[in-house]
Amino acid sequence: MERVIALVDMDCFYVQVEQRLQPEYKGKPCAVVQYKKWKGGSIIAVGYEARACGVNRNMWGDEAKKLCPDIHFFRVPEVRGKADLTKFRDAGKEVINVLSRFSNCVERASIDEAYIDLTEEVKRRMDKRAQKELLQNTHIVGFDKEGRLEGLESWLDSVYEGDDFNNIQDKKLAVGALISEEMRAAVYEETGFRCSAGIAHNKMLAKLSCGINKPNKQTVLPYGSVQGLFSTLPVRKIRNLGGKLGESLVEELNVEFIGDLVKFPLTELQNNFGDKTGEQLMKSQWFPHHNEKSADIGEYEEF
DNA sequence: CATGGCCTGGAA
DNA sequence: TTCCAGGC
Ligand SMILES: Nc1ccn([C@H]2C[C@H](O)[C@@H](COP(=O)(O)OP(=O)(O)OP(=O)(O)O)O2)c(=O)n1
Ligand SMILES: [Mg+2]
Ligand SMILES: [Mg+2]
Repeated sequence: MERVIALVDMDCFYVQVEQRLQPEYKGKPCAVVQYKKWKGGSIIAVGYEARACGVNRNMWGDEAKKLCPDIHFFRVPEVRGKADLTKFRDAGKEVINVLSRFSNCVERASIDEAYIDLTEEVKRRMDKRAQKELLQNTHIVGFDKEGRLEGLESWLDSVYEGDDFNNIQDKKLAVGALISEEMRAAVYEETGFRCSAGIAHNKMLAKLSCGINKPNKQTVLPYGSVQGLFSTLPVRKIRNLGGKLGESLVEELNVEFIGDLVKFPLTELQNNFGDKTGEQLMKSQWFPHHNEKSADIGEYEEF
């Protein structure tokens, strides 16, 4: 009996926080910088209009200005020479407060994202079919080749066709997506911030799918689409494999994609990367920190 | 100085 | 407890 987990991540969060304070900059290319003296300051967040010009984090303010002459920089306030992030933290709490109404199991994962265990709420709402009209911002991994709506329709139709185990799990995701649309609408209504979400059966997959359609969209990752996705997904895209460990996996095992890991027996993974790490790799249990207040600790088989 | 500041989890 | 890896 699979859980339904949503990961909500705010879009260009610090930029949105500043734009809410100064709405005249909404819709314009913006970035947030700290310390203006050296090369125009370092950029820590970039709005989507500025990303379209090629501006990214890890760029100096002066470089960004070359790519995007109209860009507006919001400056992080400094207190005794240090950047003061208080207003962003407070804004993050506002979002958590809204999300907390939708589940008693919400896990703050960073300043701008949280995992929400929707399993219980989904159970209560399984009697109603998820309608595509209520999933206007939802994409389904593996079903969007001919367009978002076409894919959504054909997925919903096939999911509600039968009642075997996989159909039932997918129905849970569909209902989870419905709740997630409501959650994201509530966040926007009550805070003015836009966000994206991923809906899947565990935290790692929810986090992964959230990033597939950004900004202001949400993405469902059914189990049936995981193999296809993993078969071309670079190892470093999985949370916690973005650094040296991921690099060493690629080199020592001569693999490129996360799906290639299924070929290796547990003992080989453990010999190369240690007992604990090998086991985590095997189970793909690369969940971020899970704390006590979260029931979101669990295994899932395969992969 | 030249991303920086800050957070969490696991190993040492 | 401190240090390092990984991440926002
Ligand atoms: N190296 C980093 C990464 C992020 N942040 C801050 C600024 C971001 O606004 C916020 C959230 O980080 P995200 O990775 O979620 O990025 P954004 O929210 O800015 O953009 P996206 O729309 O891609 O989520 O954390 C930071 O200070 N330093
Ligand atoms: Mg974000
Ligand atoms: Mg984030």
